[in-house]
Amino acid sequence: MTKKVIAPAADKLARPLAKSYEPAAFEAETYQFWNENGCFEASDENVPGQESFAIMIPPPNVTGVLHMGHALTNTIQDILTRWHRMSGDNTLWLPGTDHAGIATQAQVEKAIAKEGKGPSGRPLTRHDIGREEFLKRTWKWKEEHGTAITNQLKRLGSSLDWKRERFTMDEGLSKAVREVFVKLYEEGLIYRGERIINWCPRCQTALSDLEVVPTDRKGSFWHIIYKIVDDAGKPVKNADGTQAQLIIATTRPETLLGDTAVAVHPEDERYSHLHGKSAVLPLVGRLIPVITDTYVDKEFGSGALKVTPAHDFNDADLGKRHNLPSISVMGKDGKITSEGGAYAGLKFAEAREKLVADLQTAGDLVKVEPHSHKVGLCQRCETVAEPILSKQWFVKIEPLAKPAIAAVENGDIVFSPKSWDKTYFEWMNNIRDWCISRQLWWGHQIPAWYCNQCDGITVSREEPRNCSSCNATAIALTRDEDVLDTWFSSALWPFSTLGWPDKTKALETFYPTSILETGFDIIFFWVSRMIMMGIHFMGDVPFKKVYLHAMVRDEKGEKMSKSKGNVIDPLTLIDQHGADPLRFTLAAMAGQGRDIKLSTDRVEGYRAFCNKLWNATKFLHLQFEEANGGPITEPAGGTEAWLEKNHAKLTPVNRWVLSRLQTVTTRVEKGFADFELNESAQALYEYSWLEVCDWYIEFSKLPLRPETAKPEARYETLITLHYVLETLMRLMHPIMPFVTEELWLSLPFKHAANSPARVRDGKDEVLSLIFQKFPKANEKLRDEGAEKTVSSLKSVIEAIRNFRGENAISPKTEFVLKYFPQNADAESFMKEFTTDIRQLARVSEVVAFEKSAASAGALEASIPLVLPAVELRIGLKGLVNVEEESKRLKKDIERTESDLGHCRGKLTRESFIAKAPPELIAKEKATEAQLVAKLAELEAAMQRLSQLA
RNA sequence: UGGCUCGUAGCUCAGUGGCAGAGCACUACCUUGACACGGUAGGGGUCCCGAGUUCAACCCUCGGCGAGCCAACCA
Repeated sequence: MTKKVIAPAADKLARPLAKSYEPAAFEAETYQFWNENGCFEASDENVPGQESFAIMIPPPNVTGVLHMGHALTNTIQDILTRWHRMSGDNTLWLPGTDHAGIATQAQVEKAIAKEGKGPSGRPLTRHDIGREEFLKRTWKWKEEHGTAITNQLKRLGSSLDWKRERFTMDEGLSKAVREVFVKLYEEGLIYRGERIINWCPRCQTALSDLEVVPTDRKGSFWHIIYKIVDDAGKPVKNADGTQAQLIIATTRPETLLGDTAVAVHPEDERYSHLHGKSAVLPLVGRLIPVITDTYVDKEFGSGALKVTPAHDFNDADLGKRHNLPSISVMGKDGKITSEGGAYAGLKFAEAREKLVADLQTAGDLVKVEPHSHKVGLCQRCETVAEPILSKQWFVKIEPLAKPAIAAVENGDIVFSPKSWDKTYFEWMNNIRDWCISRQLWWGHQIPAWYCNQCDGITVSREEPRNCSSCNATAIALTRDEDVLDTWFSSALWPFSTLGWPDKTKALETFYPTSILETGFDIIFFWVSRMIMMGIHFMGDVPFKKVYLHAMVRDEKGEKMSKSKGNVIDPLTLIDQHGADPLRFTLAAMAGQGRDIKLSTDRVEGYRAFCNKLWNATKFLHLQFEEANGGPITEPAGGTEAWLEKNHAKLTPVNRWVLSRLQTVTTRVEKGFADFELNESAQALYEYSWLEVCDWYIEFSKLPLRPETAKPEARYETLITLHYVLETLMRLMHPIMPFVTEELWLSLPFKHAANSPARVRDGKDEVLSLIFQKFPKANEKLRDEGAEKTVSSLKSVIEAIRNFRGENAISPKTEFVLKYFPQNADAESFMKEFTTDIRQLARVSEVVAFEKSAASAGALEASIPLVLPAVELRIGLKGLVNVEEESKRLKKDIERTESDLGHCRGKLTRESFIAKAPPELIAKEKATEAQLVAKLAELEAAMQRLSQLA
């Protein structure tokens, strides 16, 4: 049987590399090629022995646009995904979007409002067109706008398995939601009850505690008199005979209408004579008890507190403890209810104004102070959210929270950075019941029906035929109008997306998922709820690791927001510089536990890096032929095997670059494994640019240059360069998939590949970097000796360049380099690398000299080196004036003296000699000797110079 | 009021118990046969402050100071 190879179009493969890195020319077509050929697809079953690796995308809002936070999280997830895929795992990264209840509904409502005016004369609202029509419109909106964000993810290069794309309101997920709701209801973990909840008067819906953002607001502090009376309604006197009263300060005077008690601290001696008495509610005249509770802070204000159980969370707790009635005076419509007496029907703000004026008139207002305090705003529309008593659906959270806490405590789930588990525990240990009903239309409608015959509630997976209490027919049943909190469906994401409640193979293969990567701002909203639901319904954690990335901020460290106008748009950056530079930037900055201050300079820098890689590859292409002009053929068994076999015969420079590559490979892999992507990025950057481009390619020009090349050295060098670049492309591919693919495809030696799961599924091989094996360090190619040798070689060249630079000698001016080797090793070293030194240091000749013969009379610069042990000499005549050279020498002497001083400082300290490890002492002693020798030579040189001057 | 981060070159950030690093910016020189999105050389630091541990601290411990985030809040 012949297996087909899927390859990019022939004309693409034949195309020579462009002059420079131009990402716009290939990113889109590359992505399309991968996607069309199923390169992102996971298999439902592992091959025997194969591991599965799964990440569920944190579903972005379906109406959203890609922002830098998305770019970061998806870059990180794609890096991990591509790395695991290349490592042979059955890798699933599952895409999808969230219906985002309030956000999406608001968008559509805005669109409707623009369409015209309703019967009332005001802009059209959803109520004007009705629920059914509204939902139809919203679905249409979703179809039209919902692909924007997914298309943007594609531009980033995200290797998501699009065939498995899900939407939190698609059929399967809706089924999962109903299943969970009904089960929890049957288990008594979902209940309907009248509770105080946060209400947004503008959105006209209940909000969970998390959806309310406490915000500093300037307000006033009204001090109001509450007179005290006894059971008979007679005024209570103080010890001094004056009328007893409590002065109570409030920031929300309109809630006074709903007061059902005043509270003091039981041990507050000022008020002990008032215990058990009553207070007269100003303006209203209602008698309310004076209660005692340790919740009251004696030190704050007057030490007395008014209690409004219907409109304040703390007061609700107080009310419950003391069996106080709750009077709802603030209505859902933003107006005072009929309980508000004379104030009924007024808007909250109007009521406040009138009430304050009336208090003033009645003489019950002592003073008004300016006061700044926190007000809860609706997360979505920034309207002041009011605590209101209301009938809603809740999840009884404690039984779900307990095992979820335990899972993190016992290490089944690990947070990274670790410090976040404290935040998690803090929240989970103080968790309140979760209000899950929302008075919206866009979302999962609650599967509960109310019976008009018996008031019973029927909760059912399907449309019920009869009331579950009185068996009345469906006609008697009315479905709850409300929908569920968006986060309710997101909480099921790790398993609902895999087909639950059906028992699917995908579920078996990929649950629990491997990693959850997300922002720390949704630990409570999402992470904790997935853990609770996962454990409860799957009997196992939804993921083993939680990676929390930093927040992307602007270069000043401020949160990016549209209102501040400081948003850096990832798509603009991709247009300008390509997806890869942006990805590399994000990876390089993905250090843990801090903010990421994104600067476009950095992105530009990594674009230059891409261009550097591009040109390094171009260099290979320009050179890639035999010395006689014939084509280079791939060694049988591949380049790596060939290099291994011929390792001993390779030049030191080739052995050096191969050895360094192994170190880099280890570093990159460790960075990926430890979730320190910045480590991987840095290792790749440094090796590619500072070692391969700056040094190796420069060295390699000698054996490649026709006039200096030997055929064997030429071949060996080209094979090495090919191997180095090919390996680098594989190492870099997870971070920069596009440019590496483009360059890899251009390489002469490449082979189609396939992942194990695809082999099993009988799929064709693909000529692409995406399925190539991620490199493993090859110990046989490590060579410490070569590393030392090349390090010495670099020292010699740098010393000469430094001499040239310090003395401002033009690069065009060549001169003779003389050297005196201190030992035989140094001598053979200098002989071996004469040509390299000549070439890279731009000297005309490299010759040995005998120290005795190097007449003291010569006007020469002296550059003593430690490793290699040689003294370099450069004739100064016609090159530099003596003054300049003595300046350079003086600087070198000073530096050497300082180093020596430092070294001797250590060695003369008795405690150091006594306690430091012997190896270190020996090393310091050796350094001292070297520095002494170097200094002597430098001083001798200075002496010669001054004599001759 | 707690909890968590962070403080290193002008800027953005790496980093290690043993003589402080990168990119950008800056200065000088160079269009050398992959690359000016480039090369070579150079300047630039009390590693926030103070104690302690250690032979040795930028790194570990404690205490300050400063910045940010999260949670709870005084009604």
